[in-house]
Amino acid sequence: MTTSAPGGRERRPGRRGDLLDPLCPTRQLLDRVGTKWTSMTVKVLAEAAPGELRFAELRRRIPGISQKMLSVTLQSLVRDGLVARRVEPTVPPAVHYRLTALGLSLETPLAALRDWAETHMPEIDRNNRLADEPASGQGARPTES
Amino acid sequence: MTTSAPGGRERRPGRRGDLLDPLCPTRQLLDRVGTKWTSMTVKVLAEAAPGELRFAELRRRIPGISQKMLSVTLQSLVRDGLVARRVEPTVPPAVHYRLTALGLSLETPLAALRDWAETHMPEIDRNNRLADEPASGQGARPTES
DNA sequence: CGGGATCCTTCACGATACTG
DNA sequence: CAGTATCGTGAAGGATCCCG
Repeated sequence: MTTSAPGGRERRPGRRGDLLDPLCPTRQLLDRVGTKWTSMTVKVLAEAAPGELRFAELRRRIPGISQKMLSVTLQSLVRDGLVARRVEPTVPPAVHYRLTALGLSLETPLAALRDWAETHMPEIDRNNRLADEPASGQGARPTES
Repeated sequence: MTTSAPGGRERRPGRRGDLLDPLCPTRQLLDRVGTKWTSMTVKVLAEAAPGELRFAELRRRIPGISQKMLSVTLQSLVRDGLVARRVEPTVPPAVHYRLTALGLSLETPLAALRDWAETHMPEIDRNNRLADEPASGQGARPTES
């Protein structure tokens, strides 16, 4: 690591580029949640809660994730206090991860967003396809209000 | 534009790189919502709903956004059918934006996420500061469960 | 007024290789 | 097993200029 933490953007308020992105907590949260693997990781850990999952087990449950991104994502979550890391000092070390209470509380609004996504993303896909092919006649509008 | 739409990632399912990111609607949604200005734009439009806002008015209400990013963000939202665009063909053209019913329905889970952020981000910030300064004695742990 | 077209920088993410 | 280190790429996003 050169200057910043590996898993996040500017974690230091007061360094540089601070006035532009003031203090809006929503943006800070979306910077983490919007990260490609964060929400998936939280979801998988939430499904296993209150149990723990080991690194390899997490990898298996998150299809497509690389070991680097899993590592980076988990470090971010641990830094944020959303995930607790427990190392068993055995000969091949066994590391266990679980959601903290804070992490579990995030699962609720995240699940709401997931629910919305599964309900309405097909409609969004339809709208995008309509926008891509204006070749048809007319009168085919995306679902407006 | 070379190949893809300006405001979005791969909008075409079935092109390439499809097997890795299968069909998970949550990721698709977070790819949009996680985009820097999308959630803020939706929020501002939701506050004005069912009224409309013009381009310059939106810029004023979203501090720090560039006109390019506002343009790109709005185009994405319009493509998705979350925002409706109405052009008044006057001499200096007046363009009005408003949330569609779909966009308004997204506001609900988004507000839940905002609420969580405002409640818990201070704690996350605290946890990050604790992780940055291990210089203190001991016993100061982030708020675990 | 409401953008579009370009240029440029930064960063998220993937692939690969190495370690304790 | 559970990472860390390094390299390279594509895409987000800011700044600037121009246009109808």
